[in-house]
Amino acid sequence: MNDNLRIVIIEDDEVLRLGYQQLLFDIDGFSIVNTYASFDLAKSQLKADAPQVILLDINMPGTSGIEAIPEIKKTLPNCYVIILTVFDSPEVVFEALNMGADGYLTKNSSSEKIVEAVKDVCGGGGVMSINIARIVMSSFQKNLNSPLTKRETEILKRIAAGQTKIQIAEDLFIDENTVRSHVKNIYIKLDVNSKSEAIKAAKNNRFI
Amino acid sequence: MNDNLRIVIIEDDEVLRLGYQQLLFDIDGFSIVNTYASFDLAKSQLKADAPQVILLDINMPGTSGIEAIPEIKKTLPNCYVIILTVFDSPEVVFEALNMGADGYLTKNSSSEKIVEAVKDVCGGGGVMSINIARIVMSSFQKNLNSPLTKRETEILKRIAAGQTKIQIAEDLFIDENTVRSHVKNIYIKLDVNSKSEAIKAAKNNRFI
DNA sequence: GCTAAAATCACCCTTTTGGGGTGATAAATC
DNA sequence: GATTTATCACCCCAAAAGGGTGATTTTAGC
Repeated sequence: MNDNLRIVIIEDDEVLRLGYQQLLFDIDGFSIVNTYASFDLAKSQLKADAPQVILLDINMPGTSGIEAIPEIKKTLPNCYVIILTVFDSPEVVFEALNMGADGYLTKNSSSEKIVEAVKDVCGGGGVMSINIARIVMSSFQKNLNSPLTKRETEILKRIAAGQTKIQIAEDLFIDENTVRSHVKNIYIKLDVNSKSEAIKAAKNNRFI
Repeated sequence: MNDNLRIVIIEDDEVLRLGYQQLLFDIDGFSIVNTYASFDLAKSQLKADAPQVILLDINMPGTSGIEAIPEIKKTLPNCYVIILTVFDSPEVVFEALNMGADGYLTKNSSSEKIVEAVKDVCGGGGVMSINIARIVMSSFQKNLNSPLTKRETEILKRIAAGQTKIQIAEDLFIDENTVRSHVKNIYIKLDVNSKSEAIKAAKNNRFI
């Protein structure tokens, strides 16, 4: 028994799995307690392994990495999960972050970056590689070419927040008819004819 | 005239301004075309300076860095803006990213990180330092102690997307009454009695 | 295997909201 | 000076929301 950082690797590609293992094995203070080819294989062992950090692939046979995250967190509430994957579509990244991943690295990350990430994450930090940061950031960037005016955008935001026209009118100190009028214009501009379509269109195009 | 990367620094603290200038001045391929103590001072010169990258402080006398971003983007649509600041509240980060910032670094970033960031951002990417990533990521973390069941969460998500109960029922292949029933339970659990309150409560607590 | 929670569906009821149509006016912006 | 934006008024009706009550069937936890 020592004070080494207990690490588990879950990755279906054997070459990568061995590669990561070797990489981290050489690091002072790290202990690779186990490696698995899938979460389904790891599942029953995790409690005994008691890792402090898990390196997790997304794309695996059986339970996906995304689905695995909440299960891991349930079993080991204090374990940090770092996603290591080639896939980096915005949806997957957000799903992973939503599920509680503590870090997100792409597989082209350098050895030093991975080691650094493991250390950082235990310091209570989040880590993400540059292309992931790019994805996250671009998702925040509003579309600057929105056809909607400021007022229309404001109103659509509130509609998306579930407010009724009356509530919106009260909040903005304008008449309900004014809101109604704005909504009509929004629908025309977005070429839709219902609330849900408008919200969808606006979110897809980052108008709100 | 050479092919160097044209950089402008806008930072009110003289020591930091000179520090950054010196740091980047020594880098091969970088040209510091100008430095300013505020955006208001820089404003009229920017077009002539024609920088490809601007290092921008948030907290400045006069126009804030946040307000400056859209103005910069308007004047120089192809110029990358990297925020360099000590302040890193989530609101400020989101505001900056929303305004179109291409990068966000905190001032404790190492020299190498800053240089790396300037290079990376010109590769079309976003850059953010680790503590910013942390903030961004934590804002994505769902509350794992949600009182809502999976189904309820699914339905509340769809309500927040503006779907009606009927649409939700169709999408989930269940009866409208079932949706209604779930909604009632959601309202009870969240202690609300309307759609907008439910969405608000759920978003505040990151249940969805 | 038992029990509690979750998910499913069926009715009742009334009020609110949504969306379509038409038109007008002041203010801001270009 | 013309266009856009923001404001408000009135018509209509179908759709949706929300409240109440109760029941059945899976699922999941112990």
